Amino acid sequence: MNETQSEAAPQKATVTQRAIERIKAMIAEGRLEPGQRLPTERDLAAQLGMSRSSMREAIRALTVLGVLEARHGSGIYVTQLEAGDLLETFGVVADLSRGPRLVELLEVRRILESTATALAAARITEDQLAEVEKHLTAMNGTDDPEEIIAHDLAFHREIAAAAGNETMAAILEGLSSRTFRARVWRGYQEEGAFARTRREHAAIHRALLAHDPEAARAAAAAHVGEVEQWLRTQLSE
Amino acid sequence: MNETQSEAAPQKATVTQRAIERIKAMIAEGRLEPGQRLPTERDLAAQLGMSRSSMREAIRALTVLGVLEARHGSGIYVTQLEAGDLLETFGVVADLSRGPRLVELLEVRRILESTATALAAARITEDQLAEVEKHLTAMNGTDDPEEIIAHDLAFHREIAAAAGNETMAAILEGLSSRTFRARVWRGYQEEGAFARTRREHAAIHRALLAHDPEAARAAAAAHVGEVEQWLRTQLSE
DNA sequence: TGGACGTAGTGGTCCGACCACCTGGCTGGT
DNA sequence: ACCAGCCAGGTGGTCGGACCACTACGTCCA
Repeated sequence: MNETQSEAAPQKATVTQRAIERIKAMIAEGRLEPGQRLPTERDLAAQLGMSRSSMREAIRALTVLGVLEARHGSGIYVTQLEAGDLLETFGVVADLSRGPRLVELLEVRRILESTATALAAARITEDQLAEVEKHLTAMNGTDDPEEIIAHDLAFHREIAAAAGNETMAAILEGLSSRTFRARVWRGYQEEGAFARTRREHAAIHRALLAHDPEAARAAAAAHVGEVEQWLRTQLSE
Repeated sequence: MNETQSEAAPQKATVTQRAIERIKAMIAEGRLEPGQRLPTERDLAAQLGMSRSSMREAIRALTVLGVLEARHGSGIYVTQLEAGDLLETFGVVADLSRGPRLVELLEVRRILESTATALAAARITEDQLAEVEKHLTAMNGTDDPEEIIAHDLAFHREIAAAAGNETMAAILEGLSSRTFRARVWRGYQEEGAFARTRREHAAIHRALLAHDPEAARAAAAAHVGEVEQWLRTQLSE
């Protein structure tokens, strides 16, 4: 339709790449709202003058990025574009990182997690606090490593949610993806670090209960910092 | 080849999704090293028992995620899997976010940027400091908004690099993507905020020069916080 | 010896067909 | 008049094949 004001470099090498940019632009400009349904693959391909195959690759890419959602038999829709949708790919980074980068990721997590926990201490409600405690006791009441990790994840997730910044919570979620944590914890727990983890979690909970942001920040930073230091020494061997 | 130990839930709905998981797994398990070349699309499709079309969609998705790199006429290669490669998609989040989420993103940036600047104050070398100063003076010596934004970006990028955490630098890079910053600054600068920005940048530079982490942290937090507050009031209207 | 050429092989694009699934309307009964 | 069930059209998902654009590398000629 409006091919008038084409950008400086519209020829993004491949046809598919161009399609990705075009669709992204439509969303950025507000021509496509969250939740809205797109034309069919066949129509979209025709509109941009390309084959359905190339258009499908573009759609698939945007689907993986969490921008679009394809429902078999129904159509293609724009996601709600919430932090969780778009930052899901963040988990891929954690899963594929190793060595020194794992330490860097933990460093980022330490910074964000300590701040999030501090914010949570100031803002957390009674209901949210109860939820946190639920996972805390559940974590201490089992020996199954899988279950412990699951409750540990939920423990920190509830805290991040209570901080009131969905974007931050989504990033932390990615930095704590299941496979990422499982890899690190395998060795960490072998050194009898479980008792220490319990103490650290208790300290965090205490700070939340007292609505003490500074104590919460310190406790969370120490908690993540412990794992970080352990991993650092592991790598230097 | 080894179809023996198939995972618990290998049927990820679509064939393409399965291919994505398989390739990701190969990399995570170390069967594919960074920089290594993959089999051809045709061979890969045959190995996983699917059509080339479906395999291409999987490859395209991983390409967009920064995990793979396709070179026309040559082959498909695993990227170096560095922070910059994988976190490039982070910019998409910033570009497609608006309203309250923009404030959340700035909040995350404030937290990370202040810490990064503090780290930089402690670690920055003479050469890096000279580079920072170069962009600082260049920024103050022009009236072209485009150029100002470019040097502002470079200013913060150099600082993030001096902090010594590539992952953090890559995230901050995404949080400061060109389009993101351009959108916010358009209105911000109209209110004569340029003089204030200059002062804040000077304060950051002074802290770096003095190798004073705490001063650097405060200056950076205030700098980002100003924009954050401005955006917050904009939204409440 | 070295550069130009050519060729085999790779990713990029397109097409057409068919399958799997969802949706909404129609049909038939109550 | 109502509702349950069926059914057909439309949609995304998959497939196979063909051709193009480009690269890499070996070959041949000057």
